[in-house]
Amino acid sequence: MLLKRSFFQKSTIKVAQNLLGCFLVRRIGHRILRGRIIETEAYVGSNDKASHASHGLTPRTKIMFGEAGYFYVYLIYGMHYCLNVVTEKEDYPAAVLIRGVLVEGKNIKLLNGPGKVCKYFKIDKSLNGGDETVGKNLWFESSRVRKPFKIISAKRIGVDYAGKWKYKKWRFYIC
DNA sequence: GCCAGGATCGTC
DNA sequence: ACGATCCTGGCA
Repeated sequence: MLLKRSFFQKSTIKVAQNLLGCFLVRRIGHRILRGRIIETEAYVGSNDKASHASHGLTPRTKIMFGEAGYFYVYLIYGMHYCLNVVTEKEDYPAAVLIRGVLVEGKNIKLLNGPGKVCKYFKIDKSLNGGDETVGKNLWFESSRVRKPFKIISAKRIGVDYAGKWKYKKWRFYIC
């Protein structure tokens, strides 16, 4: 089932954990891509030095300050896109980064890393600011099964510049 | 306008 | 361990 806006209007840590096991679904014309989310990261508030929102409200980050359930897509290192979904209440900048997806099927594909996820699902800036709850081009679906897995917490990747915030164990993954 | 640096990845 | 490659934010 398509995830509703209320799914994202919660603490970012919880949303990051709850997204594990859910499906990321992409439609390109009549073609459907689907994979199970296995790794996420939480970016929480403008005090979080690891978050783009730590620079305050800028043209780039204004989506993070908006309503939950919207996509935040940005280009990093001039070559890779990263997919996030906005969380919590309006005016509180927070989002969950989709770091890892497992594509099940004839030959299983492991997309370990946000850049690989976006490459496989053909996600670029044209999807930035899109509404997840519309469920048209890109959306999430609940897993329908109960959580048979254990959630592991770990330090976030690539944020060693973030002072004490680099130690926050806001990366979550399942095996 | 200019410039440093980045929520990464593949290759060396 | 390093380079690719371009957008962003900060400063002038």
